[in-house]
Amino acid sequence: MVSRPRRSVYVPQEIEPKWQKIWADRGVMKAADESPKPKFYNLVMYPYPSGNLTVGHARNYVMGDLLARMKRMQGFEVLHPFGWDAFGLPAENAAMKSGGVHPAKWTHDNIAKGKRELKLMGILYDWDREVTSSEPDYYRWTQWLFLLMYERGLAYRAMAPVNWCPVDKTVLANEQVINGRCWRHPDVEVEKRDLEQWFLKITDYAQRLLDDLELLDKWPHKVRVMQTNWIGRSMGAEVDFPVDGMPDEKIRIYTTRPDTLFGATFMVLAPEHPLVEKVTTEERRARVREYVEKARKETEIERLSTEREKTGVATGGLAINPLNGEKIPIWVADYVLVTYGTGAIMAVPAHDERDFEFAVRYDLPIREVIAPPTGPQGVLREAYVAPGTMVNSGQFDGLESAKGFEKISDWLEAKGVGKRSVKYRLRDWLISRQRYWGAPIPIVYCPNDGIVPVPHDQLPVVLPPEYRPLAENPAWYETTCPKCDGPARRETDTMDTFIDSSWYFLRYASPHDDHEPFDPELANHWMPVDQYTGGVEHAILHLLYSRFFTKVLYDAGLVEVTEPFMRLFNQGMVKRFGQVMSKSAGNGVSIDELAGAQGADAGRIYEMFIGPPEEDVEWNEAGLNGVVKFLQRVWRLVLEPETVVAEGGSSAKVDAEVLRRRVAQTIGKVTEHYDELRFNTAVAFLMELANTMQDYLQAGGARDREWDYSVRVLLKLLNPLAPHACEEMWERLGEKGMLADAGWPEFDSALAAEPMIVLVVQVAGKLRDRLDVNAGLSEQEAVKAAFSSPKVHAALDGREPSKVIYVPDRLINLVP
RNA sequence: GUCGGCGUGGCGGAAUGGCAGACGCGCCAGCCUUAGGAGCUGGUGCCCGAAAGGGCGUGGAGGUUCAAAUCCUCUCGCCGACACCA
Repeated sequence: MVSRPRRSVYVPQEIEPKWQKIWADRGVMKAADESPKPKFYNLVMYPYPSGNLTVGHARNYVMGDLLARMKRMQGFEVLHPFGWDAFGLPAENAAMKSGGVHPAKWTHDNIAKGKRELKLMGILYDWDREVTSSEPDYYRWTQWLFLLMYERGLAYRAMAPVNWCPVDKTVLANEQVINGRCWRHPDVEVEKRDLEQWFLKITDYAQRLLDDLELLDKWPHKVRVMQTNWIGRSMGAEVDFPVDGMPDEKIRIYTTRPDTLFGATFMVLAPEHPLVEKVTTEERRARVREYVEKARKETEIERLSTEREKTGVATGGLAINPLNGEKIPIWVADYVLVTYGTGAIMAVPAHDERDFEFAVRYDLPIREVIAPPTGPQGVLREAYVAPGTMVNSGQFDGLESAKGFEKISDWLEAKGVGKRSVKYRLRDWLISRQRYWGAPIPIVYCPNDGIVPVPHDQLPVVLPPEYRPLAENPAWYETTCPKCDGPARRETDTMDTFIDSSWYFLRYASPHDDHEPFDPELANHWMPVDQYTGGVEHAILHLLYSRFFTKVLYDAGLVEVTEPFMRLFNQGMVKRFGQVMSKSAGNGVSIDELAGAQGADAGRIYEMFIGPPEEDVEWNEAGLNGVVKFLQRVWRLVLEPETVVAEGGSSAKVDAEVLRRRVAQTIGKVTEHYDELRFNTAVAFLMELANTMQDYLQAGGARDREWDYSVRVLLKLLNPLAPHACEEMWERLGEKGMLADAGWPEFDSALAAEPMIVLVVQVAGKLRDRLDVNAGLSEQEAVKAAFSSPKVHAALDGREPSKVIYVPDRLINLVP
C-alpha cells in the first residue's frame, strides 16, 4: 500500500477522536438556561439500554444530532438531552439467568456501552442533563407524580379482569396487548384474571386528548388517526329497558343508533353482566350458567375472533322496549363486551351486521326500520347500516335517520327513560406490575387506615438492594403506617415503565432538582419540545401517555403547555435480512463496525443517504464507498484544489456565474431539506455542489473570493452531517472552530431567483402576451401583477382574458 | 372487514401540477498506474437504428388541464394500524 505523495489524505481515524475531545472539553452542546437566543428543544426518544446500539439506533440519533447542530449554527440555544428508559423486563430476565447479574449492574453496564458508542458517532448531547429512570433521584419524582395523580383522584385501586402475561408473570395495559397477545411475546396469549390493581384515570381526559389532536398539525397524519381511533369516541344514547315481571329492575343499554329503537327485536347481555342471573328463568338457568362459564374460560383471542360464529343463549327473561312497550327476549352472548358501554345492547338485526348474523343463526325476528333511498326493502338479505328514512317507527316515520336520532333522544330524555351519551373506547390505564425492576408504587396498606399514600418527605420508596420479588421480601414490605404508626404493609407492585417515560422530557429542564420533579420556570422556558424524533411503534403508547401526563400537570398548574410535543417525526427502521435490526434477532450491525470501517462521518452521511428518513431501509453497505469518495472529494476541493486543476479534463462548462448560482441554490435547498428532515436529498444537493465545484476548477475557474465563498458554504452546510471532517478542514483553512463561531450561511435569494413569467392567453381565442414577474411571487400574486401591468392592459384593450397561465421562464416554449 | 400509506430504471431512490429518472450504487468504455478493491474522464430508462433520429415509458383503465408520477373516478398489487366497541 503506497499512496502517492502528491495528496494529503483524508484519514478519519486521525481526526475524529481529536474533535470529539475538543467538543467535550468545550461543552459545545451544553444548553444555557439563561440565553438571549431563542430556544430550540430537540428531543429524541430515550432508549432502553439493552446492550450494544446498532446502526439502526444510530440512524435515529444521527438525525437528532444533525438538527441540533444545524439549529445551533442558526443561532438557537439548543437543548439536546439524552437519557435512559432503564427500568424494565430485559434487565430482570438477565438477572434471572443462572449466574445473572443484578438488574442495576446490567443496566449500568449497558448505559456505559451505549454512551461510548454515541460519542463514537460524534453525536453530541448535553450530558450534564442525562437522566436514568431507574435511579432513585429520578424515580423519587415518578413516585411523587403518582401521588399527585392520587391526590387529584386520578389514581385508584380496583378489582378488575386484567390482562395477564403468563411468561412475564405480570399484568399488562390494554395498549400492551396486541391481538390478544403480549406485546413482548407475540407467541404468548394473554390470560384474563381478576386482580386488584392500580389504574390511572386517563379516560377522564379522553375528550381533551381527542380535541387537542387538532393542535398537533405537525404530527404525522397517521399517528393522529391512530390516536383518534384508539380513543374511539362515539355518540349515542343510553336507554333503560324495564324487565318484564320485575318492576324494580331495569337494564341499561348503550346504542349509537337510537333512531333504530323500533327495530330492536331482542336484547343481549355480556356474559359477565351483573343481571344475567337475575333475569334468567328457572328452566333456562342450567344452560345459561354453562354458557357463562364457557365464555369466561375462553381466551381473549378466541372471544375476539370475528371469524368464528356468534354464540349465545336465551335467558327466558323479557325486556320491555320503553318506546313502544314491546316485550323482547333477553339473550346472553359473548359478542357483547362487558367493558364497553353498559355491557348490554338492544339488538337491531336489520341495521347492525353483528345483530343480523346473530338473528339469522338463532332465528330471531328482523324488522326493517330504516329504509334506503330506494324505499323499504321488505325482506333484508343483509343489514342495512347506512342512513335512510325511518319506517315502522310509529310517530317517527318519515324522518331521516339523523333527524330521528335527535327526536328519539329528545323523547327518551323527556320521558326520563334514557339520555344522550358519549362513549370512548379508551380504558383506564392499568399501571401495576408484579415486577421488581420498576418504581415502587408509594402506597402503604394499614389495617386501621386502609390505603395510605407515602408522605412526600419519605420519598423515594427505594427498591431493596437484593434482587427478589418484592412480595416475597417481608423485610422490605413490612413497614409502619405513616398515619397511625401501627404495623402496615407496603404495596409490592411497581409501576409500568411507561409512567417513567411520560414525564422524562420535563426532567431534562432541571435534572438535578432535588425539591421537585422539575422546576416549573425552567420547564416552561424549554417546553414544549420543538422537535421530537422516534419510532412509530410509540404512536399510541408513549405518546398518548405523555400527552395525558402533560394535561394533568397543566391542570395542576405545574406546566403552561397542554401538549408536550409540537412536531413529531417517526423515522423508519433499519432492517437487515428483512427483519428489524436488533441484538436479539442476531442481525445487528454495531456502531463500532460502521465507524471503524470508514469513519463516523462517512457512517453518518451514509445513514442519511441510504433512504428517506421516514421509510424503513434495508441495511447494506454497497453505497458506503460512494459516500467516502464524496468526503475525499470535498477534502481535496477544500485543502488541495490545485491538484484538481492539474488533472483537468472536464467538458462541463461551469463558469463563475454557474458556480454562484449553484452555491445560492444549495444554501436554500439544503436549509429547506434539513428543516423538513429530508436528509437523503440534502446529501444529494451537497454532492451536486461538490461536483459543480470540481467542474468549475477543471474548466479553469479561478480560485478567487468567489471560490473561497463556495468552500465556506460547502463546509458549513456539510458540517452537521460530517462534523469532524468539516471542523478539521475549517481549522486547516486557518479559520476558528466552526461550531463555536460560524453561523449558518446566508441565503442570497437574488442569486437563486428564477425569473417567472405570466402568460396571458386566449383572449378571444387568440391573443397571447407574456410578462416577466419577480420570482418569489405566488401564482395568485403573479397573476395580479400581470393585470396591473400597462403592457397587458393595452394588449387586452378592455376585453376579458379567457385564461391566464403562470409558467416558469425556462418552460415558456413548452406552452402552446 | 374498516381506516391509513405506498406502487417510478438492474438497485436505493429524485421530481411547489411544468424538460421523469436528480444524487448515489452497479455496470460499460477510456485515461493514469509495476499493480488496483485507488483516482480521473465519458456513457448508462426501454425498444428500433451504425448514427442522426424516431417510438414507448412512473402497476392498469378512464377523466380534469395548455401541461399529470403528482389532482379526480374506478381497478389490481403490496405494506401498516385497528379489528364483534353496539
